[in-house]
Amino acid sequence: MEERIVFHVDFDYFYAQCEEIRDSKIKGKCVAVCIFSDRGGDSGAIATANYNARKFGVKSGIPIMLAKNKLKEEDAVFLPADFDYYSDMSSKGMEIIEKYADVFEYVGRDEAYLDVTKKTEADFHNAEHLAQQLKNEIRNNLKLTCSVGITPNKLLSKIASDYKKPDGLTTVKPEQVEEFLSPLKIREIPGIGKKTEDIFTQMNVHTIEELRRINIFDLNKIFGRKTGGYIFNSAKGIDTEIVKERPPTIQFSKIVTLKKNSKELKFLQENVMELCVQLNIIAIENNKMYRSIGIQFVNEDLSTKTKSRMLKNPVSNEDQLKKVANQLLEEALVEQVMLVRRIGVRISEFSDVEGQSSITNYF
DNA sequence: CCCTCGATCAC
DNA sequence: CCTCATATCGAGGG
Repeated sequence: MEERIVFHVDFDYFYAQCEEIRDSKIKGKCVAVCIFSDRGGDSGAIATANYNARKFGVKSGIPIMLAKNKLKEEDAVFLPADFDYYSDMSSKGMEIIEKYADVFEYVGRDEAYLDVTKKTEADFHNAEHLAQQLKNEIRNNLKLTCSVGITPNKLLSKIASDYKKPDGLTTVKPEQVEEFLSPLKIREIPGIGKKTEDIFTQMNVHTIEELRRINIFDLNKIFGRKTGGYIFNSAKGIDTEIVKERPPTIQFSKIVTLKKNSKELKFLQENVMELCVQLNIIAIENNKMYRSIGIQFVNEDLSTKTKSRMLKNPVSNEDQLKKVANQLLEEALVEQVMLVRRIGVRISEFSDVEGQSSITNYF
């Protein structure tokens, strides 16, 4: 049997909505959830904003300073992100959602895919009913609203859940796929971001209908075989990816914004060492050994430099991590001309630690 | 085939 | 004015 019914469930303006739920007094105001960097003051970025704030151009990713400026005339609150609280809300929500699925795929704190083909007997009418029940249960239990896309695949459901927000429910049946996609901006396709959009703008391609007219050879030439094929199929609403449990994470990383821009070895070392400590703890908590270690610079101008090294054998050891990270740091600094704004460390190429006790004890 | 690195996306 | 974390792709060099 070919035909599937897939949900994409997306909690609306999630972090900001969580804050509204915690303190209903701020509902009706502009709410911006902030990630403050270690620089102090208002250095940092907006994680999420509610719809009141979005009306004034405040959205995720923009600098906090800029957001404050945009909202200076408004009744606005700027709250520090409280990820523990959001994770807790997320767990409670996911626990409810999961029950509605034949197959459940957790994507992130605020989104999930559900294959509901069996549950709905592949009937879209049944599916809409099921989705409404899901939304009701989430709202009644958590006071949380979400938007749902109901379509034959993950790609379309992701686009559909975004189509009407907040508190939306959008169904696209197989025979409606073309008319649904045609007028949409290409940016609506997940994976098409700013850069890709710019390229298409130069080619005078703005809507998905226009995108559909580009042949696959040209797409492959511009974007490579994989991405070209992905864009080509996406324009037609074709996506064969199945809903399945996510495989475990394959890398961990930590990055900080430095107190001051610098390229001084000693100062950068101190920061890298601290990141190593934290990362190794994460590795141990997850029972992982790692074989690849990398560092990352984000320069003054926000350009990025990475340097990584594969080890002979996997390790899970703080001193080893520090030693290699430090080597990489020294090597990277040799050719470094710009000052560094942010610095990060990454571990990957995991293997599982067997047994109860940490293997580090044996070295 | 394996490794390194930059780029892109998007949370 | 610019957070933080992860995944993926493609190029280039062994």
